[in-house]
Amino acid sequence: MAKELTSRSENYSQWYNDLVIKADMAENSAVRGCMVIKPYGYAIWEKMQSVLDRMFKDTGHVNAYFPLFIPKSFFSKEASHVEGFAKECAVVTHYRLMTDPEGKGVVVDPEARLEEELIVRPTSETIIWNTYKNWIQSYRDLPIKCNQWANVVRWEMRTRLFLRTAEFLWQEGHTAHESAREAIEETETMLKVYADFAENYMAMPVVQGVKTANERFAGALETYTIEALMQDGKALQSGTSHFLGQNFAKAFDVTFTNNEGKLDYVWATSWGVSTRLMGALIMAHSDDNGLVLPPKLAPIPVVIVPIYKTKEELDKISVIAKDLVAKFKSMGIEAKYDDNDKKKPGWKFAEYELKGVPVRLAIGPRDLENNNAEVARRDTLTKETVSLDGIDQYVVNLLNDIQKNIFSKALKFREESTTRVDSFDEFKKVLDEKGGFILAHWDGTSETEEQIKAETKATIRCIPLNNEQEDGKCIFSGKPSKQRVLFARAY
RNA sequence: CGGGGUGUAGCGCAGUUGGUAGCGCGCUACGUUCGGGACGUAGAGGUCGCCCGUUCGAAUCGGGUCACCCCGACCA
Repeated sequence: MAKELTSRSENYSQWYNDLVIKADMAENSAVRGCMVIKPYGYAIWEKMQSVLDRMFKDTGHVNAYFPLFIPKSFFSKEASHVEGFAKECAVVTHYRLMTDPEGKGVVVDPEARLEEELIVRPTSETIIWNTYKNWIQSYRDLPIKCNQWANVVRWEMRTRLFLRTAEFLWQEGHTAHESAREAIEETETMLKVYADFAENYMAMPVVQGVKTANERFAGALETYTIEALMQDGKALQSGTSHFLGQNFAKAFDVTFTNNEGKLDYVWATSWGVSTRLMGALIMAHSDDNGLVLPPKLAPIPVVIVPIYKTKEELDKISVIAKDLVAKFKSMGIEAKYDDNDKKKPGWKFAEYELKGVPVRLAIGPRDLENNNAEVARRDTLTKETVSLDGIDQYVVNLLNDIQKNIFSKALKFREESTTRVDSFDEFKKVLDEKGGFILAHWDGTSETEEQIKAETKATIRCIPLNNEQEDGKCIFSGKPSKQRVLFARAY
């Protein structure tokens, strides 16, 4: 009997301890704050990766790979960037070990000290711009639109499974442009790509917007973000796209000759999403029975479970099941036929629910007689009996329905969890009693934002794009305001 | 780095006033089962995180140390 699962009521660790680890997604590693992603969890990441990679290519990007190690001196070139990252870097100081002359084991060879320390990349702006310097001379060399799939390390004081691990997998796009306008366009395009991915693949509604100065990426002029709401009422920054201006070009002296023959600094963007998206996916949709995966990202969209007593029954079912698997395959759906003899049907049902498999077909003796299958859907946990004739098309339609249903469920939840408030008392009350997003007026100053954060732990998640303009008064200072911004307590 | 908590079988946990370790799940074998995580019988599995101390005797008491988790500061 599975341990009773708790979900949206508790804190995030409950989600992971009860749902994720049991669902074979990840477990703690031997290394501080790092994460082991087991095969099933990694299969989800691979799905995400392949969709995103396609989207990047469709928007004119190419993949490249840059070094893991960054010379320390690179970091001192962009002042605000180093301030943002210096406190959380892993530093390589030596390149050799030796047997301990004093005893057992190995020690760092003091003779093998590096002349210049190497930083394990926390993000790759510096090493990439150091490289771009050599790639760019003329406006004819622009734009450069590279993406890198890589791991990065940030030595956070406190880590959280999936949401903030010391090492994480991500993609980082780095582009170079001849004009500010073109770079801003790129920044916005990539934000749209992320929003599209979140909503149409992850089935997770997001608010697109720009960050306030306080929350901006270290070294950026503008940070765009997609913000999602988790079922426990906390917000999660799920992807960011930065307009870097000419900051990195100036820091790394990357200039080009424009078509008027004049020298100018290159304009830059960077954008990234990480394995944090897996955390978002889990916390946005899971229920007390385990994961709920959107069909478009489920490693196993359809599973077929045979129910039988005898070898003869199994053989008959297998013929039908294998035929179905082939039919699904021809329609682009990877169905799994689980004829594992060592597990019983009830066990399999529970297991695939835990793993979030969207559609489960069960075929038993009863179905053999009537030419049926039992079709169960994960999102609603409902079952019905369907004729085997045309079941392939039925399942295709069902998968589409599930994809849509998961999204609308999450959207409905977000709408119900978004509150407009006009006073600070109300603001605090909603935060404590209801959680979720809060739309409120803000006077636009960092001081107010910081004080609200200090008193309530809520931050401005973003200023939504195409935000409705409306006269009002800042809930904290009472000063005039032109628009409401999006507040929430966040991960 | 501050505050709190936990380290005992693969996992989750119990362990009384100190007396030499147990439960559930899982695992192995056999049988009956198989349409919602089956049941019976018989088994296997632990230097009680590590070190030092107190004691005739320590999972239990004292000191230290390490690791992990939670709450803060920091952050994708």
